[in-house]
Amino acid sequence: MAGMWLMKSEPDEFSIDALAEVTHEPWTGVRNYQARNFMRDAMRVGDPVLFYHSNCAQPGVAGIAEVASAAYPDPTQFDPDSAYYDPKSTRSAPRWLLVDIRFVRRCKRVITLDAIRSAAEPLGDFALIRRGNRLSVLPVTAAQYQHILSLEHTA
DNA sequence: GCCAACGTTGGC
DNA sequence: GCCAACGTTGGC
Repeated sequence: MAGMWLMKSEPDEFSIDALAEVTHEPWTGVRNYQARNFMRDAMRVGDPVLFYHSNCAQPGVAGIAEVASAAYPDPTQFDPDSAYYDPKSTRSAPRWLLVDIRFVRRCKRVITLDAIRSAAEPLGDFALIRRGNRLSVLPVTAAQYQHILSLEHTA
């Protein structure tokens, strides 16, 4: 059951350029059950990922990545020094899972939330542009994926 | 198991 | 920095 995904990252924390440098990154720090479930239950190695910059001057899709591992426990949940430490999680029953993400390419320019919203009609119901959506990992249909990428080549 | 309080997200 | 949305927590 392969899928397509959009994953948000704050570029101040971890940008598409940072991903390009390391090429491979464990997606630590997700602490939302819905987002975790997508990673745990539905992601498959090779699934394409729209890499979205959030909470920044120009929010939007900044590049393409892909799922690079099966789900496994997020090590930061066990680290008392980590901001993502979860004292209620145990190694025998880890609460938080993650996948690795691999860099594919940058967008020629950021496909802004504005542009995506303007193109909303053909996208149908899309969680990213629903008011108040805060989910950091969300599924994208093939049509939405294609359409967003097509915006890369338009003004 | 209800629900108010609280914390976080994220666009603006 | 504001604030709406909404998930989580914890008292009952």
